[in-house]
Amino acid sequence: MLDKPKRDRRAERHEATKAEILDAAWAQVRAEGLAALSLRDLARTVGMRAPSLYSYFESKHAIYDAMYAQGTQQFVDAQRALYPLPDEPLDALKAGMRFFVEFCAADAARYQLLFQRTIPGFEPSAASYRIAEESLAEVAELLTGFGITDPEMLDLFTALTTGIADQQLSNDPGGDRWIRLIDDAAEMFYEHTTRRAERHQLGRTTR
Amino acid sequence: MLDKPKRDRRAERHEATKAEILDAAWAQVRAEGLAALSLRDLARTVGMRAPSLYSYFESKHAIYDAMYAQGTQQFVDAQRALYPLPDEPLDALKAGMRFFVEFCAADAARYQLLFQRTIPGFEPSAASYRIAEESLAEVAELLTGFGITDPEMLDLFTALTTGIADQQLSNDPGGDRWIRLIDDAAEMFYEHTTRRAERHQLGRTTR
DNA sequence: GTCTATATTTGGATAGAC
DNA sequence: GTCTATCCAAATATAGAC
Repeated sequence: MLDKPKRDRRAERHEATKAEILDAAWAQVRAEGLAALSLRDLARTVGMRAPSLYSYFESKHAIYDAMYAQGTQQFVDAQRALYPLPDEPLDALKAGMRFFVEFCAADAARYQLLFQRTIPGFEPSAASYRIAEESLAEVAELLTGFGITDPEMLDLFTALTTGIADQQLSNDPGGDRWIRLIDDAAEMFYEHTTRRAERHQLGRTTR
Repeated sequence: MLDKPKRDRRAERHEATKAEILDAAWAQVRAEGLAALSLRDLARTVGMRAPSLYSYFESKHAIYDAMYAQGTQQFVDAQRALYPLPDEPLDALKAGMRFFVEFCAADAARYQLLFQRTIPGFEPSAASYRIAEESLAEVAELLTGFGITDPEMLDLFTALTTGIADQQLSNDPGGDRWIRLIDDAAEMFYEHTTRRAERHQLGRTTR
């Protein structure tokens, strides 16, 4: 029988190289645009020729998919760092919005890959997509915890939040022109939903 | 002296062919994605070979630029059709939001070209860009007419509106899941800004 | 104005030697 | 695992005949 070592040094090295390739890929899309990822250039950056990349990823889409998985993982991790949330619902809402907008604003290429899907023909693998879905479901739970249960209000909230992120990225990249509006936007939304809920409550009791 | 005809039939035909090419280009980007415009395919569609396109447009970017100009013109025209606006500010606000969201939702490729700029290396020509800027300035005037003069409120309004358009296009293309929220969103924004203005008014008089 | 022919570049991907 | 060599396809663009 062969002695099986506890660590597979070859596998470790393989994973390390994959990570290195992905790092270089992120750098390239940040510099040249998400759609401008080129296997030739990518290989050169990490000191290889293009065909060697195929020892690590079976296709260009597989690289995008791995990047997508990394991005969603970063989202999940950053989201976890949000807790514990402030007790005050409004403060928690502000924190949630701020988290999302700043996460988006921090990396335009990542935002495009995760939330905009402008790569022709790219669909994240089912496994990657599921993680992203679960993570967004957590946002819904967050709102539910504040008594915001109306699905339309959830849609309104996502529209408001992505709108701020989108305008920040499109019209003031690197700045804070829309980030500064987050607290005000959260107050606007919160007041609206609570008023709405009261109205509905009232409508029910008077009937 | 040569007799100069009043109409230049050759020029007319040239413009007609240009228009035909642009129509085919729109069809192609709607079907395949904005970035997937191919001169070969485009030429085939209009019954030419690729090099013949260069008699009408000096480059691929020139085609994108002409499309950009058409898109902004469509925006301006549609905007003009909005008038006269309802007297009631809230109703006018709703009409303005609805106009913008529906204009965006009507054509994802156009939205991407005009407002998202995902074509690597493409910048609209100065002339085209100026038209777009003027048109958006009109939106600002619209709000100013309602007493919404705070530039931050204008930014909040654009964020809310583009957010609705973006979510509609990203998550329910062809549907109306976010379009249905427009009136509610306008009310939310309107109440927020009027309350805010009152507060500021109050703060000034009590000082 | 349109064509053929071609230049040139670039892209992703594969075969097979080492 | 990495390389060279190559394939294949597609892209934009130009030259020059007709």
